Amino acid sequence: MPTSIVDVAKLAKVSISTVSRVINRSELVNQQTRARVESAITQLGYQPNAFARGLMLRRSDIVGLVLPDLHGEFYSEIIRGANIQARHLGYNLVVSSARDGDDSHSLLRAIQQRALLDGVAVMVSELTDRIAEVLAGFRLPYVVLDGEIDGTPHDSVVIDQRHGAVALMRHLVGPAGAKRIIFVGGLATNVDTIARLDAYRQVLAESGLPQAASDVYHLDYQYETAYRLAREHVRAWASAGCCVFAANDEMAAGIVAAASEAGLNVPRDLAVAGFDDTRVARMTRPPLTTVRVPMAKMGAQAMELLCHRIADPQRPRTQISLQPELVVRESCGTALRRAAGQPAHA
Amino acid sequence: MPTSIVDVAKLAKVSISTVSRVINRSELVNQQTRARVESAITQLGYQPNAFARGLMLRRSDIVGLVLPDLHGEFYSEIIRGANIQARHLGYNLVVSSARDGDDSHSLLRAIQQRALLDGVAVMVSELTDRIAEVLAGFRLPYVVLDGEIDGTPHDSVVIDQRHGAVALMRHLVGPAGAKRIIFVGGLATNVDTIARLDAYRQVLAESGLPQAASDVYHLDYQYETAYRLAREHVRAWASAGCCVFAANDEMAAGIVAAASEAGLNVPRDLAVAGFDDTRVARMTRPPLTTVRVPMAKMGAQAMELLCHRIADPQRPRTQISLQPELVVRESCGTALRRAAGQPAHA
DNA sequence: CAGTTCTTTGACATCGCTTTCAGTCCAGCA
DNA sequence: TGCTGGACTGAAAGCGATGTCAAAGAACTG
Repeated sequence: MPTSIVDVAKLAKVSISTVSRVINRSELVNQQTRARVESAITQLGYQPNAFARGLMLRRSDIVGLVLPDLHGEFYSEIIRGANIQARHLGYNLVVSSARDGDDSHSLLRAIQQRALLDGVAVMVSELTDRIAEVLAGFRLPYVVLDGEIDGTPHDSVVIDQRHGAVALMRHLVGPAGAKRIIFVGGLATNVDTIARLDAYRQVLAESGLPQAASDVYHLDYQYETAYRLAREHVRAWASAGCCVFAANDEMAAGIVAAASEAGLNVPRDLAVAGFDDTRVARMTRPPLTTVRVPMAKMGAQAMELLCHRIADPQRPRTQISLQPELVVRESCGTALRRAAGQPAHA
Repeated sequence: MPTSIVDVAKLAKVSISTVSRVINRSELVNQQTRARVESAITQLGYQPNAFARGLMLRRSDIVGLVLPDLHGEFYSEIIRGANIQARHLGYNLVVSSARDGDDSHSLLRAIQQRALLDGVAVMVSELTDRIAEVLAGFRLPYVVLDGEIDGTPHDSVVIDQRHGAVALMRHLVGPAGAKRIIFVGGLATNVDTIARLDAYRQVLAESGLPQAASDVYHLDYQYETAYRLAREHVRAWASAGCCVFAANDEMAAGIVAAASEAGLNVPRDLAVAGFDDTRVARMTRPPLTTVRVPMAKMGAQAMELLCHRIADPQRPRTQISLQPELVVRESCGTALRRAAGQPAHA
């Protein structure tokens, strides 16, 4: 029913080859013929069939971005960065997210079967064997976001979590003068949590601070959960001179809220640090000291890498590492010296 | 290079028709032949070419969801609902968002040109002529989300914004006992803002409260902006016995923060209501009285409608209206009687 | 046993496009 | 006048699937 290239050809009284040439801006078409064809195209409102085109060209100019989930500014920033870069490179971007739970592997499988995409950037939160397995046999060009997956080396762009977390921890033990630090993370299998916890332990070790297994909590990255946890412990933490290092801003915000409600002053009585520098970090009172993760940039870099891979499937795998940045706000005190008993900020 | 149906046919020593039959689970294939073909398929790791398939079938089983932006829980909830429903109906969902600004129209145009999708659900925040124009000439089945676009009637699922806003306003003038209400909205062209402002005016009128043009502010739905605005006015508002109706939770949170910092007690000194019931509503202290918008449901309904449209392009246009729900928390007082000078909550 | 039906299979047209490859036409040149 | 080459154009061969139709053989009927 929709108009095809032959309709255009008939109307313009040329062959389909010529129409095709006009569409693909080939230079070998006479000026007048071209005009005739173009007018026929607009007259019929013709648009090439993408399936037929893709069948010949073996590409769709569409790339995908697969995320474990879409909740949170974190992801939308990645998408934004990726989107802009993808268009810049001549691709259209589509986003898909695994439903609840870990069925990213089935989503990836579906994508691979459909194979209408030229390539895909995938981000996984939990590294399951099934995902690794799917990826290992993947036919489509792909890059991995923020997940160092061992075994097969992938094209990937990762955030140097350790670096950022170490900087934050050093800020805590240094300027903020923590005597003991509580770590509140996500699931123990979560790749981000693993990296941040690692840095936590390293800095504790290097600065001779106590390491107790009971100082490490594994929650779910949610405000509410952290809030409830903190409500129970916050007074104890404060009187023990603790700082809290939450693995994301939302949990940090929950902890700050619990502390405030318990009549504690943040940061004077309890310093709390977050991670990610999402919008909540500025919405919390006091604003959170946190680590800014270059999310938009990560998305953009992923697209760039992906396009290179698409262009040359044989090129060697590349790893890009992005540096996060410590953002000092007020939730851990500004140049606070707790030992001296000074107030947090004037 | 990748294996095609002929490779499978050769290996299994059958014709391509038979392979096709096996793939499409046609019943007319002999048990043994089927087994042979299936083994050939797995042996070669064969996967049908989606372009060729789409070319014949004229469908891809993929539907799209176009959003004006992806920031905010608002959108991710829609996506979640749409995603689940789409899969349920046998479709895969891809999401795309307009970049910054209002180039949804160009995105739509691109989608229409590619036309690899079976249909698309579009949500627009600002109703520009260009978008209406693109939609008017749209070839793909589509539904419109949360935007009553006049002129051509569309399949659409809308939130009955007025209804929710009226309920909230009545709560403000009734139980919360507001004498004067400040409206803080988004841009004056924003469809949501228009509906909410409308309800605001209606309830003011019906309850004989003062309507001053200077009580209406048009911001940008951001926390920061609302915070800055509130910092200037909050004391004046409080002493005038105002309530604030913010058109989304984030702005409401900013206003609450400004009020708290000015030493005001919310809700005793100033009641603040939000809209949307996003996560921030519960993260604010005190938690926000707001209006819950069934976002996930909206996404799901959109998918359902879209699938019906795809199945039957001739069916009459349908309008689905979803009812939002008033959520009373503490930011406007619980059964507060300001006239009696009672404290907000014990 | 001939005729009919059912089951199973393969040949081939088709979808709408891109891309050789082989003209056709005409100008330029010997 | 005949030849060469350049500028355009068209015919036709795929791309990789689906689906139609006919044929081959088995099974069933009278």
